Amino acid sequence: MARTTGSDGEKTEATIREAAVNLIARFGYEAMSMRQLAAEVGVQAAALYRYFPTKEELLFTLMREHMEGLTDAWEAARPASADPVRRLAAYVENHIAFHIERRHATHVSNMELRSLSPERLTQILRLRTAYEKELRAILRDGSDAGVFNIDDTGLTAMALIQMMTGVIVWFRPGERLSIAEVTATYLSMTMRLVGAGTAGETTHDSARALGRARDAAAL
Amino acid sequence: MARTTGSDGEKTEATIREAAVNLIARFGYEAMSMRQLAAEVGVQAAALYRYFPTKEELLFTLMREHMEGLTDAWEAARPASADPVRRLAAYVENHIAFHIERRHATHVSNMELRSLSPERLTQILRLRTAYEKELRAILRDGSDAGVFNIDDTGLTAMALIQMMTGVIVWFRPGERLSIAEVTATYLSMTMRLVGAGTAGETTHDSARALGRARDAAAL
DNA sequence: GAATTAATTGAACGTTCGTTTTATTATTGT
DNA sequence: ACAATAATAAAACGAACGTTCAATTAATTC
Repeated sequence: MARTTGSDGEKTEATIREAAVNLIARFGYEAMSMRQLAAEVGVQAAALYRYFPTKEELLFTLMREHMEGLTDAWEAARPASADPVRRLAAYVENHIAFHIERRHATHVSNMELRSLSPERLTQILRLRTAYEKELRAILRDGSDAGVFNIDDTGLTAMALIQMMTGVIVWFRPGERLSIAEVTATYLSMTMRLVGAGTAGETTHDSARALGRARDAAAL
Repeated sequence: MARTTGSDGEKTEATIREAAVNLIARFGYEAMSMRQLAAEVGVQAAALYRYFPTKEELLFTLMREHMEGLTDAWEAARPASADPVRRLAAYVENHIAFHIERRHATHVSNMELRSLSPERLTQILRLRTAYEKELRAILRDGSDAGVFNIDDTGLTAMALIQMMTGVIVWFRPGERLSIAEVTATYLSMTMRLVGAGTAGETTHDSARALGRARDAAAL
């Protein structure tokens, strides 16, 4: 046999991407074989090489598009307001929503960096650093303006990102908590962590968000 | 050749453990070959099998001993006091100190769980869950006693653990911050996160810790 | 409907993997 | 010194790996 009836390059490539993200997230990049991936797609291993020249290039493509997606999502969600509290809230909400919705891809992008060649690793880390820089800027602005109370901006940014991204480790959709509830609670924890609770407005905002979350969960 | 002059089983096993932790942390379990490990130890691959029956058993041993070490460290550090603030402070300090000192082993225990067989995975997760349960109990006690202000105990515990363990991702000994400074800052962030800042005692304690840290860093 | 292009198969290549077996040498106990 | 044992080397095993190549068929173009 050769070309199969109904075969379509675009569809096959999309299927490969999807299957690869799931398999790598579950078994790891090194543990996933090209034959295993091909079987999941419903194709012979050789067919994969029509779409991705090497296994590592496939991994890199998945990672790069995930990171670009994260940056794009933040640029779309970034508020026009200069208020650090509003900006931080938007950052947290966008970060958690994006990562929960793409748990598998996030797992891949975070855990398989060591399988990239040095040049490709640099590219991915550049994207990641640029994204984290946004958070540091928000924290610095808020700290300078006196609305945040932060010991160390860089350290706090790392702590917040680790805390938020950690959601994907334990969160399972449809279990005890809804996405909105998780987001509201993380927002509240974030605001307390950066010392933004004293003004009153923040507490008000996060309480409102929690209220909305509980309402949404009750539907 | 066969047995080499000066060869000693105990020393060889210790060398294997140490080299394995470093190699797995750097390249990943699947990517590290038994030949690569043997070369690092200065021995032939077959010699490894005198100490560990399979590659997976080696991984499991490293993980189990790391988790048992964490539990033991906490039992030694756990304060007699029933005060939730003191207990939480001890938990944070022990957790961060332990993880920073064993960055590579922590990396292995956190990232290579999927390479374990189901039974061995269950064993490791049991140890981990027992350790995390301690934190949840502290948060619950503090919440019940009214000294903490927490939305969701389970969620807060996961957030704190992710935040603290995340230190190993970016911390490099001898760089900008000392271990004591990092610990002090994380302690302060933790107390604010759980809403323990209002009483005054906590602020006082973390300020003292920060002072000690700054002093230590100045040496 | 013939020519061209797109998509895939099946088989094979050389390499590396975890592991086993057997032989050989150093050390220890008597 | 001599037996017993501990520690390693050297070579080999079959299996699986990523990847390539030639052949083959479906879809598209003219």
